[in-house]
Order: sequence, then structure tokens, then C-alpha cells
Amino acid sequence: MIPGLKHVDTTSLELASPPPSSTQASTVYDRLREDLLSGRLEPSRKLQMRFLTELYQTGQTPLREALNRLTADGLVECREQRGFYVADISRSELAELTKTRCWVESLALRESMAASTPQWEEQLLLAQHRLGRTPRSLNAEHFEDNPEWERLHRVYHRTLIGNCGSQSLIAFCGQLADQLYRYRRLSIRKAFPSRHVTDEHQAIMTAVLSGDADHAVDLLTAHYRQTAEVILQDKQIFSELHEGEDAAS
Amino acid sequence: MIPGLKHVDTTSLELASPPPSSTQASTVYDRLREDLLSGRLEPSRKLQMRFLTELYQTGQTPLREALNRLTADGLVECREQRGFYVADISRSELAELTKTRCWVESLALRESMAASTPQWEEQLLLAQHRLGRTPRSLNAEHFEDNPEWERLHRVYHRTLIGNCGSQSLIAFCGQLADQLYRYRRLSIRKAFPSRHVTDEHQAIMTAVLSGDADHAVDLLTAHYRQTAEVILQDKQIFSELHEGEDAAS
DNA sequence: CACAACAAAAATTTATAGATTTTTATGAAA
DNA sequence: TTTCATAAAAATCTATAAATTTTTGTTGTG
Repeated sequence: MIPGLKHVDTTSLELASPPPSSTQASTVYDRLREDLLSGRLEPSRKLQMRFLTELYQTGQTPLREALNRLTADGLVECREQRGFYVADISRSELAELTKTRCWVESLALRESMAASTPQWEEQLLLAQHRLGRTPRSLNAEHFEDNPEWERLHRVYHRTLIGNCGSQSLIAFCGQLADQLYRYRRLSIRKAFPSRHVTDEHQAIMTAVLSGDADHAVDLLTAHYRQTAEVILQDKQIFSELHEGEDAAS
Repeated sequence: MIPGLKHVDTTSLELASPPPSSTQASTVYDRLREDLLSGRLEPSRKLQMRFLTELYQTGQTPLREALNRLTADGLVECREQRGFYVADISRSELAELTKTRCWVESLALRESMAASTPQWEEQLLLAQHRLGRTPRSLNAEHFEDNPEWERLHRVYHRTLIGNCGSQSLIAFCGQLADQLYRYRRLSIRKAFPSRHVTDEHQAIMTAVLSGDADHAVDLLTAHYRQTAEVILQDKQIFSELHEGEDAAS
């Protein structure tokens, strides 16, 4: 055998076969997270190990790891010795998450603006531009979720607060965004036909670039509050059975 | 045999035998967390499975679970396929955490005060009173950490922001508090001999009870900034080897 | 001195065994 | 007959141990 050649072969193979080359737990985490956010795994559903191992074709250990991470993200609930459940939803939690997001992102936006740089302003301009050029729905007739729009939407809001100078604060905002994103996707009327979200995004950006922090914060919080309002109207996504005991977990 | 009696016996036994009656993963989590916060497990140390299983006398599964939770808490770092490490520390991270804590807790305190109730004010009064009556050090001669004081200190700060009406915000503040607590305990000069922290706590409470939000926020942020300042002075806790590359992870 | 092949260590994953909880069925009392 | 309590069974979560894969350190060769 030829030693030199053999090693080269192996190397090239290694580089080709594991494309993202990440651990299995991370792969399951990503897939599970997507299924949670999309609502394919409905709220308060029990997440049985056996079911999940068969669904994702993996072992228990990577699954437990993924479920633990998702618990920290607030998308999964872990009851001691009783297994995992998809995090429940409620009107009160939606209201609380929205309130918190408004508070915290207002803060982060103000700090971002206070530390503004030309580079950041250009990033924001770009993010807004790209988002505006991307169709909200894949289908012109009926609404069909466009993953690329969702990604760019995420990037846009991330950019708004991204200049605040605190990784932990940005991460916290990301968590809140994820949890609220699930409510959005769960809500049937995702299209928001009456709203012009693109205009809202543009208006926020304009206020930011003009240096008017108060106005920018007002527009941003109004943006979030309106989204929550629309979802709160949705009669279907909140199980009407226990309407009274709507308290957050 | 007497059916009725037997059942009572079993019940009482069950209630007695598992005192904390929690899962093993939680037990390991608590112990590991304490060792992390106290600094017994020093920053950037590698956390080998074998070492930990022997140290805590447990299996790998509960350990992985605990480590994953602690990663979410920011006390442990998880490098993909390279194992777990104790989260590193740096001056820049300390500064960033402090800055973030000041921002977020100012927000939370204002909201707490805006939603003030007699019950909450009484809670705060009690928390302050108990903290003030507890000695900072177990030993009058040299400083010796008093766990009860630390616990009450935690409760006090938790109470300050606890009326803000957002569980997620409170939890985030708790995370920041934990991470900063580790810096405090890592710092050799824990005693802070020149400071009168009890007076500071009292002053904050007085401002809160008098309804002066601006003043309360000023005192609280000054409190945190001074603590950070003292730790930043500490030459020993930051490894001087790589002073230039002091960036946060 | 650099690079590749080998060997050792460590992390991740699979598989198996042990506990705990929930369900179901049986029997006694109202 | 209905209801409650008990006991057994089933299901499921938790933990241990073994196997696989990946990474890291060492040695030998060009």
C-alpha cells in the first residue's frame, strides 16, 4: 500500500462526507427546534423518547441533549421524572413575552444607536433592503411561509439591536424572538393581510438612521404590540377548554 | 394484614425516604454549580467525564444533563466534540456583564416600582432587614464566606426586581447575577473591607419605598459598578499571560 | 525541519438494565 | 350498583456500561 496516497484519500473523504461536520446532538437540536417553531409538534404535547428516536432516527443520549438545550430556550418543558413536553402557550404568556421584548429591545436599540457607527448603519440599511426585496409568501394566491423571508426578518431585527455591545443581551433578545416566533407561526392568520410590515421595517430604519431614538423605539414597540394583538385575536390557537386558568406556567 | 394501615405506612415511608426526592441529574447540577460558583473548579479548566463521574459518584447521563444546563447558564462552555470546559473569565466579560446587569435591572426595578404594592414593599423591607442582621463573614478575624448571607443577598436583589411582572426578565437577571457572583467569589479580596454594603442596601430600599425611582436606580447601578471596580483591580484572578487577547468568548 | 502514519486518549453514541410513574383490574364498602 | 382503595401490570423515564468515532500526541521518515 502507498502510505502517502492513503492519507490524502482519507482527508478528502472526511471533508466531503460530513458537510456541516457537527455532532449528532446538534443536528437533532436543529431539526427538533424547527419542528417546535413551525408547530408541527403542537404545544403541551408529550415528547416521548421512543417516538422521537424513531422520528429522527437517533439514540437517546443526543436526544436528551437536544431536549435539555431546548428547555433552556423555553421551547420545551421538562417535568422531573415525567419526561419532556412541548412548552405550553397561553394568552398571558404571549402578553408577558411581548411586554418583555418591548422593554428589552427598546433598551438595546437605544444603546445600539448611542454606539452607532457607519458600519452598523450600513449593515442595517442592507438588512432592510434585502428583507424588502424578498416576498413574504412563496405563493401569490394563498399564504405560504417563505423561509428566506423569515431568515432575513430575523437578521434585520438582530441587526437593530446588534450594536448594543452586550452579547448576553443580544442572546436574550434572540430567545424572546424565538418564543414569540412560535406564536406567530402557530397563528392561522399568518399573512397579516391588513398590515404593511415592510413599510414598518422601513420606517424604523429611517428613524434609526436619522438618530431619533424616541421615535425609533416607539415604532419598534408598536410593531411588536400589533403583532401580538393580531395573534391574541386568534380564537383557534388557544385551546378554549380552560379559558379561565390562562396563567403562565 | 390490615389493608388500611399498610397503605398509611407505605405512604409515610415514601414521604420520608427520598428527602429532596429529586432526580440525580438535578443533584449533580446543584453540586457542580456550587463548585463552579465557588471557584473550586477554576476557569477554563477542562471538565473530563471520567474525572467528574468519580468526583460526584455518578454516571455519564446525569452528568451530561447537568453540564448542558450549566452551559445554558453560561457557567460551562461546550466545544463541539471536544468536551466541556469551565467558562473562562476576562476583564472585558466582567465589564460587559456588569454593564448589562445595570441596564436590565434598572429597567426591572423601574417596572417593579411602577407596579408597586404594599405586599411587595413589605417583602422588600423584610429581605433588607434579614440581610442586615446576618453577618457577612462567619469569622470576625479573617473573612470566611457565610452561605446564609449570600442566600439572603440573593433574595434581596431578587425581591427588588421581582415585582416587574416578567418571569423571563427575572430569570435573565438571575443568570447575570450568577455569572457575576462567580467573579466575586473568585476575587481574593472578597471582604470588601472599605465598603459598607449593608448601608448601600438600606439606601436603595429607602429610595424604593419613598418612590424615587431615579435615585433608586442610581444607587443600584453604583452598587454594581463599585463591585465590578473592586474585582477589576484584582491582579491575581485574571491570568496575566494573555493580557492582550482579553476579548470575551 | 516538515509531513504523514500510527497509537493513545477522550468524547460521543448505542445498547442494556434499573426505577418510577401511570394505567388497569380486582375487590370491598356505601 | 356505584364508588373508592388497593394491588398488579405496563409503560416510560433514568442510569450504567460497552462500543464507536473523533481528536490529540508521538514517532518515524522524506
